[in-house]
Amino acid sequence: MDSDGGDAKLVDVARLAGCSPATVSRVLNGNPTVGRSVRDRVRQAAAELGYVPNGSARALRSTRTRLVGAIIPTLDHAIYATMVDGLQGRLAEKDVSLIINTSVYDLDLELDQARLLAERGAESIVLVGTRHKPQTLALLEHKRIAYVFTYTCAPTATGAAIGFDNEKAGRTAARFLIDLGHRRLAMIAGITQDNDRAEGRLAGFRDEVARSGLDPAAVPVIEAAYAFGNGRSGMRTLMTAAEPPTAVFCGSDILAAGAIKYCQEERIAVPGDVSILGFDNLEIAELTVPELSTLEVPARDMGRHAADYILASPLQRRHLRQRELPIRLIVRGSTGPAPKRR
Amino acid sequence: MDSDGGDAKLVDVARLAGCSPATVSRVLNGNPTVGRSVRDRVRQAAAELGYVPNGSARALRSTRTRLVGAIIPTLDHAIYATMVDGLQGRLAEKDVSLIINTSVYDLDLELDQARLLAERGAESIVLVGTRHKPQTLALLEHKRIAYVFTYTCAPTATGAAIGFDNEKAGRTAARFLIDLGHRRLAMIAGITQDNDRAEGRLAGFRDEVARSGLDPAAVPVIEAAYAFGNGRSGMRTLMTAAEPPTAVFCGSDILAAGAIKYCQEERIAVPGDVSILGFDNLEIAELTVPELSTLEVPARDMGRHAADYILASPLQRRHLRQRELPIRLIVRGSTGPAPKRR
DNA sequence: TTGTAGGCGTTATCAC
DNA sequence: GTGATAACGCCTACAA
Repeated sequence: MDSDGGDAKLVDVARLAGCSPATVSRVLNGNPTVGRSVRDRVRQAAAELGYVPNGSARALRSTRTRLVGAIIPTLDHAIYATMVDGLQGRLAEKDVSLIINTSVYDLDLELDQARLLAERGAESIVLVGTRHKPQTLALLEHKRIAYVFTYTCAPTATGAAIGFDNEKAGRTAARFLIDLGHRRLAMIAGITQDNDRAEGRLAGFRDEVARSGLDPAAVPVIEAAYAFGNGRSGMRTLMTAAEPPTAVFCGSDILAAGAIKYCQEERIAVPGDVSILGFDNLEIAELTVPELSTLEVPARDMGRHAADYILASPLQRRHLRQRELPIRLIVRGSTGPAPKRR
Repeated sequence: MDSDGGDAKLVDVARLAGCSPATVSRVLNGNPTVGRSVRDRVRQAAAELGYVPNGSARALRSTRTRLVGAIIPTLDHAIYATMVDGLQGRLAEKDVSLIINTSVYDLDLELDQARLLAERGAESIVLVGTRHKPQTLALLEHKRIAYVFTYTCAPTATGAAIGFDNEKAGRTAARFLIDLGHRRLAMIAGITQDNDRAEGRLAGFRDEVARSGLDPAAVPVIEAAYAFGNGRSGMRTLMTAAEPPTAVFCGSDILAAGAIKYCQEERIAVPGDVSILGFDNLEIAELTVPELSTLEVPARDMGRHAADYILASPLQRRHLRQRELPIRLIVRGSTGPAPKRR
């Protein structure tokens, strides 16, 4: 708190407390073998000098950085932002800092970022999905950095996975719509290239369609980046076709909201003429008119569980390596029985 | 790339390349005084060993960490997530890493986080708003860590500020509604305690009301955390009062969306019976029915400009220290002329 | 153009 | 219980 120099170091604290640097270090690290009176003097001295430990030096010497990295596609999508919020919150409780990087769905960029995180000494890294450059994972293995996949539940030999089964989710969506009597289905999916989550949902959806005796090839699929406007234009494409669908599954609530918007503008009744099913259960799902039926993704929980895995001891980790969180179907107003054939 | 040991160090690279550690260091740091052939050999050797520099050692020796911190209230609100996305994106271009912390609007927690960031060696810190514990700023000054306020444009003696004028925004909102003929105004504001942004908007709103000859004390104000449900319940409180307002300014689009939802449920016409004005211009502003009139906050730009400030040289910084970004009024369907008095 | 040597601030391993 | 002392991996004068 003084206005002296810039930064006091361990030695300065030692000098002021009248003891050796080693002892100061011990006090600061909670080593219980230090006498009460010395400990108090050290604490006092540290406070007086406004001493702040030098993390770099500490990390260099102890090889523990208490630093974790996360590489996510973007923070501009609530589903990732919320996951990170949960992750960071849990890590912060243990004084572990989180460096975050956005890859914009670019796997090459992701590799660069992983390298930088390795350089910074990240002890664990949180990744999204299973699809990554082999070199990225090789790097992490090589540097013995623990990694966790989220939004998926298929771990690799050395990595962990905390999330849900995207294929199963896709199947659940199809099943739900088919059970409502729909036969002309369609999907507005995310971009599936380099994105195993979007791909999984689509695959599961098609799979269940086929299992029901329908022709998956006859299911129109539009791929588009997760943006409101894309949901709207995607829906236009679908609904202006010769045989418009009676039910549309969207790979994200954002797309679904755009789809609903289009219907509203065109006075297409939802769910009277067409049912719309979303994915994520974002806050916006309650904002649309009608409210959006959707599949709930446990974003925050994924972040928290990922943090738990990271904070766990190597032994505990074995049990936490794979975790499939439930996805819930939430039925609101945007889905209903298939309209009677005209 | 080899399966050897764990991590090669500078010396190992030097040995393999047949030169001294100093030369390797020079190559890695882009020092041009190294001969082409040696440089190539070093690069080759580094790649072969899968060498990754140790950031801690580097930071310790050079006192440059290339680390920046950000402390924001939460990532669960798009307005902050987007700002951080912009900030991170710009910093990453220069290989600067961002550690993020969420304070949940708690200034004590913020101080702890600032301390941890100082320990980690953050060279700059991005904060939200002007209201902070004196100790927080004292710490940053003491450790000579540059800091930037966002969402405000009033810098301190040594800090920078990049954002907009919340009071002016509040005045703009009031002016707009009054000009539409409204006389019975109300506001659903964010929690103003420890939040200068929410407070500023409210103060500006009241100020303009008074300036127009209306009684600011007669303007009902409800404070609530930024959540959809709070907008709804706040609106209920306002509209079930003896003299319901004909125009409501909400401190965030989230609150406004909830307010619109309430009206829709109660068949209160928007803007026929009551106009609703939001704040932020989130994506959801286009989702409500009717679409939301709102004040646009340049979230992403704030992040980017903050990054520019941080990346600038001390000289350039002088010119970037204060930056007031424009807030735009976006008129959509949720606002209209005041209804005729019955 | 390249090599040598010392130290950045801390912690771990010894002694006492 | 506490104090010397030697690294941790890298950068940077300075020397050659």
